[in-house]
Amino acid sequence: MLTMEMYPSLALGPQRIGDCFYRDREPPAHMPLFPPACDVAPTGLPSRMLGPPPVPNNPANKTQKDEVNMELENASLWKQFSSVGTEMIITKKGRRMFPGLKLKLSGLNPSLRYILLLDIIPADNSRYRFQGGSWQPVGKAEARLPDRVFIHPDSPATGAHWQSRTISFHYAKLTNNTLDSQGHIILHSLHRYQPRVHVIEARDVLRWGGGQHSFVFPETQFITVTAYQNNKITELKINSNPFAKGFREDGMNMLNQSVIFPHRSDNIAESAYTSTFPTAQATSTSFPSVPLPQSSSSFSSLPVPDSSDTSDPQPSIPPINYPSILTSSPTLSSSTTPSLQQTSFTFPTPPPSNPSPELLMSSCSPTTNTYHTIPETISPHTPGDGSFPAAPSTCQSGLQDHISAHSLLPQPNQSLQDEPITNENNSPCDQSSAVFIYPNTLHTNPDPASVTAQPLPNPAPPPTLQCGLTTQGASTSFAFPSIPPHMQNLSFANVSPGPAHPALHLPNLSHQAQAPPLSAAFPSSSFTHPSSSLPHPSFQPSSCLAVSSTPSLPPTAHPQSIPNPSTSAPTTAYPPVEIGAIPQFNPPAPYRPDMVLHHPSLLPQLDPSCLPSSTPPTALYPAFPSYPLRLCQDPHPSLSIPFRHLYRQHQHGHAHPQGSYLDMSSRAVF
DNA sequence: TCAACTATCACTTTTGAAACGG
DNA sequence: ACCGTTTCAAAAGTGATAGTTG
Repeated sequence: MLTMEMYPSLALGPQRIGDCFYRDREPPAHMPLFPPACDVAPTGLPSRMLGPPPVPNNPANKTQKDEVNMELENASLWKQFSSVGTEMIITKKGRRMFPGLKLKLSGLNPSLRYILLLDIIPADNSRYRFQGGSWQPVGKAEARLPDRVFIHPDSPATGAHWQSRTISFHYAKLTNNTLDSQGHIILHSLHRYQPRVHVIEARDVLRWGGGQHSFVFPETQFITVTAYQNNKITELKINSNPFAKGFREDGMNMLNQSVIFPHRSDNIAESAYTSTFPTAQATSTSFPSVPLPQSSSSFSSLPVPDSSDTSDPQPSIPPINYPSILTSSPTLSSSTTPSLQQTSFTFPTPPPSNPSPELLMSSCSPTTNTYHTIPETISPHTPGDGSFPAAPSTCQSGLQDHISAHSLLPQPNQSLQDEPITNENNSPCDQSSAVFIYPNTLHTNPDPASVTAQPLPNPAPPPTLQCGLTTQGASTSFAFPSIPPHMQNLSFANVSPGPAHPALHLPNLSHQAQAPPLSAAFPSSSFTHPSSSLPHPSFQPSSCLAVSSTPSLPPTAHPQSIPNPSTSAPTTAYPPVEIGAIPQFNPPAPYRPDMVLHHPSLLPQLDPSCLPSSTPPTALYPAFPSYPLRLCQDPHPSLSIPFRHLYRQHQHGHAHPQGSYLDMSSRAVF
């Protein structure tokens, strides 16, 4: 079966159907939707963090790590919902998100593999109730539930793979069932959440690290409900979601179209509110992840959000009056800029003596390890350059076929069903977020033009690979019960937790490097962050710097790297922000991370002197607390990590068809 | 009593296998 | 036998609604 998934180069690029959604519509101006949830944010987040990046004198010094961008492709749809107050249904059996997260990535090394993760963290510490037409905080949030991370089913895939298509997380499901065994993301009802997307360089499944880029799109915040509270949201969902066509008054036509959507001629939600919202500028803004010269193509050619757009964010639809939790939160004028989370999530690297060269690939961590790209068989799933060695021939098992078959399956992210089809207007979906004012940051955020359009400084030295762990000594053993089948030839690095990570329970997996990668399929599952009564690690502003964890790459480290056309595309892309960069002004319910892949306290301190003097802003998105990405689970502690997936494979036989989850809890999933 | 939750319904889209023809 | 297209039924997703729960 020849598919574009296998050969992304056959894709139509930016003109693919999925890429065309809503490009003919401008995002509406926005009124504050959610309560500014963090008053202390401005103070908690170092202002230098948002400072404009220094303009490199020598463009040649720019490395790819400086260009990782993520664009919320259906940002305008999200903004429509956000302008009303996005509600997400959660059910016991799990409910998909609508709108879904449709993303475009650029700036990745085409030859390196990356894992994409989705997690959803509490946006604040309040429970909400819909009263008087608006959401009001009515009390303290429930204890935090086990955090699960949804692994994009394509993971790991090459940068070329991710960049060649729209990345959709529509398979992720939300549930309020705390005993969920399906690997869905467990959330509390009537709480406000913020999705995050993490791009993790993965040399192999057990050897993550080398770089992590986390992206937060504030407009994707939502309040979980078991039944819609706001009629406007219901209306929007019905008009936007193809599955809800049956509830439209006249089939494919919009409900109350003549009133609310006078210009609509189809069922595209994206255009639903165009008549009610001011039209945004057609141009979009790109926000590179890390230091990029202002003169770079991805930047200079991109218009800075017009301040006028932010001056009149009043939507036609009366905004919901959210309590002003974040009255002093910084204003983000160009709000689709994701809160940048970091890039400093690293893992221990294998010792130089790692005898498994076939597992190695181009590395970007010159200071800690060197990976070599070797010729290999190109996996159908990781098309492109063949930088990723296929499982050695010595690794023959009955599961091999399973893996291959899986790799040949059409990738789920090709499904676009969760988003309405674009209307007859074929103009590109407006990716611009320039006019979007994120509610939570509306008031005091610095000028987006100076904030988001400026690359963040990267004064941090090449990070050493480390396993970020909490200092609480929580259990840190973890497994990957739900690794997609094509991830099986990945192995853990020889983890050698140091004294700083006493709880790390990773066995020395160097033998994996010596032995062929296991090819057994990983049953999809989820990693769950176990709920805990222990307090959440306090946020440490010092670690909230936009420091890229992506190791510096020597120019030769990416022999196959190619220019990424998307970097110059006028789209709304955002630089990654450091995980934990968001101040924890409103401490969330306590939890006990079993393993913290990234922890602020472990991040290199940012030397203020390295920051540009012109650094203006104080914070981008202070609206939610810092939640490090935590990966951990050990459903079968008796098995060494490399074999647990075999155990699970034997039990279940098939990977979860809708993606994989990292379940940090002790519960077995799938 | 009421807010929140759950199961069920009708309707829709999606998906994949089977049928068909070249 | 192979390949591509079409057809169709099952699976899955959707909001609405009535009933249940605490």
